[in-house]
Amino acid sequence: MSAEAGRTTATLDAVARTAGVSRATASRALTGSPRVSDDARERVLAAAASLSYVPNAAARALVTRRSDAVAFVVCEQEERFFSDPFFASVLKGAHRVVAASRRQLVFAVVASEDDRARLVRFAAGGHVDAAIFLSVHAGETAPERLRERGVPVVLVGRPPAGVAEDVPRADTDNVAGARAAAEHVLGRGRRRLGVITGPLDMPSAEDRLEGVRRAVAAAGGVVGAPGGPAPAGEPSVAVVEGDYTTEGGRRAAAALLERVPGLDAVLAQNDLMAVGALGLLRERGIGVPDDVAVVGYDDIPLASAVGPALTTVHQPLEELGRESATLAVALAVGGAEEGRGGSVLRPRLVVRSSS
Amino acid sequence: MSAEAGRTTATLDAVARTAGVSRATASRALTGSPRVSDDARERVLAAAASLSYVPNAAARALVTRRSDAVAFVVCEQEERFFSDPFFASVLKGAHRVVAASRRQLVFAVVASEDDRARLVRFAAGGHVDAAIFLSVHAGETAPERLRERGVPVVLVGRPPAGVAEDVPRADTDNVAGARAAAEHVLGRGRRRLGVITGPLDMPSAEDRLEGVRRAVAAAGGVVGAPGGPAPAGEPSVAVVEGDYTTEGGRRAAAALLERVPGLDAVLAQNDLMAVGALGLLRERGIGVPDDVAVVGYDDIPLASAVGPALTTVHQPLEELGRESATLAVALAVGGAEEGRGGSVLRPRLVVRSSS
DNA sequence: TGGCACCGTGGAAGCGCTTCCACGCCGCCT
DNA sequence: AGGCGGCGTGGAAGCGCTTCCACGGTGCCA
Repeated sequence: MSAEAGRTTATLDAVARTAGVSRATASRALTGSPRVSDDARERVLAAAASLSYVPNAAARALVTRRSDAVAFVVCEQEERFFSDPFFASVLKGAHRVVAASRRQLVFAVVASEDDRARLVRFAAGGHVDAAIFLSVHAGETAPERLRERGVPVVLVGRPPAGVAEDVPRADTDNVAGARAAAEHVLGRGRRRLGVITGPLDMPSAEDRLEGVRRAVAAAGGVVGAPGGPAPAGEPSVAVVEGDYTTEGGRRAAAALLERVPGLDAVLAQNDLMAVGALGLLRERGIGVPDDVAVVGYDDIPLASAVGPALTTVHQPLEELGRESATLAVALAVGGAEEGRGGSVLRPRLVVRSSS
Repeated sequence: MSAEAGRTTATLDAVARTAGVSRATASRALTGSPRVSDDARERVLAAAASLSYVPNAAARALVTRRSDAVAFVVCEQEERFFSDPFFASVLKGAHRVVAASRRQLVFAVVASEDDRARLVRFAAGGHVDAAIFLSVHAGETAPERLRERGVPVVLVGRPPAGVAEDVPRADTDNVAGARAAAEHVLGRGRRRLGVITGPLDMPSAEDRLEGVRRAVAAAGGVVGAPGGPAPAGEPSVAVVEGDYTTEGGRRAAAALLERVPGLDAVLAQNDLMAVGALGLLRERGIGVPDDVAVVGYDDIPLASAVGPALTTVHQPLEELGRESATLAVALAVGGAEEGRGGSVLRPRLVVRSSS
């Protein structure tokens, strides 16, 4: 605003004049259109360089209706985003792909209604060409609000209640992963299982629980009958809802110990909670894996670093990020066309010493 | 593009027509100008709501020359960004402040020349109103390129060679922090110190090294004379350049052991390297702190979790983020006006069991 | 009661860019 | 040798918004 505002950035018009061509030709030369003579193109590029011309993004976006940016949205408290390496890994994969497509990755956290409104405004206002959503809880409205306004949306994970089923997504097979974990401990003779779930308004938590149920049912067991003495040899499962944090894992493990006499296996739905459980068990002098086996989920770096190294379900997190970003970029290019549904990656059990 | 493109998002014109006023009045009502009658304002807001109107960001930005977004730029390999909690903490603080100002935080990693070009284009093109730079190495050109084009820039940390001295910044007193660490080990009778620095093209590394030098000089010691037998009782310091990664810390620790007979203290310039050193010392059967004291820097969460809990220099990382974002927001509002220079926060030595 | 100030409003300009369209030129085919 | 197609180019429109400016209406003061 002040008088010094000066240093007016070069405009396309200035470039055109310097190069001795019309604005139309200059524009074509700069956007790489083939309908320009080599001569004109060269002069324009030279002029642009000499003026350190940077096109005005707003003006361009106004007419092209594209911004060449992709949003990466985490619907979670900042706290969780920054403490769970899960997000960093996915973000890393996504960033690679988005950068490779010469687009800018715009990162956003949606933790409050305020954040949500701001994000919708920002994204639907045309600042991004597509949005990738992570950690979507039931009832989250942002993805639908964006879709309504024509912004392509990609989910990491299965859509929860309140989000349309047909949203393109990148996912891993959570049922299979959790089932493998449960079968693993059952196979080692464990019979009194305790599951620490994630927030049950998240599909990942639901699905992982379902995986355990199937494994136990297949082994002739009972789910949700923690108290009563199950017939000898028949597996039983108790379920406690956690919140995907270390501290939540501690608390849940304490609850399980209290409720399940003879508890001999803890299946945590992510590694952070498993680490919390590990800590509590150590404090109580309970041996892992001698007394209780502990299995995590995700295979974050911490998993292989902790006390007894954690048996866990490895997820290809970076690939998940790459996959989702690839979808998002495709949608950004093609408008909200059919999004080929996305893909489902396979998790893999990694057995270490905690089980 | 396809036929279905339809669902044209509502424009200001549509809102104005629905409300029965002119576009000018509608605009004023929506931007909160006082020069609108209550009646008109209400009708416009109602119309906007009923049409789920979201202003076109590009059009608005084109005329206001503001985007209401702030960039957070980390000049570092993705790898480092995601593995060092340092960045997460600063980002967290910055995000808070930016969100509170009703702006969007745009996150970017600049690891290659390509990334740099893209960022400059993106930011100078008007997608952001200000940019916060972290981990700026000597010779980094992006901040200056943005400043030249009128985009306000804030640095976290002191500007390295190649970046103007007068860039507003948020910083901590690295000299004082490192000096405190060195005085601490000297005070406990350690005499043969080894310093593992960060990349020496970064001011933080330079300054921390300087802090150690001052402490040692004050104690009558010699710097950089590792080999020869120093006079008994006179402290000496050997310096090995690290890279702020755990693995780099391991390697540097090995180098120090080799070069410095009687090494009895390792001062690592960040916690990640200190953890690497800790690991190597353990492997070699060298006792910490009995044989060698180890001190880190940053006080990331890991520092208090590792083997012998790490003595380290606590930095107010979130505050650093908040501070830098506050500056950036102020600049975004005021144009590239004088940036009150920023502030220098005080680090604090935290003594744990590794020293 | 006439004039003035002020307030709310609408018309219109224009931000910087892309792209449609029309135009002139050259070279080729018939 | 005349006409036609195609290519490179420039003029001009217009993306959706904010804001300057001018204007009519009202209420107040003299």
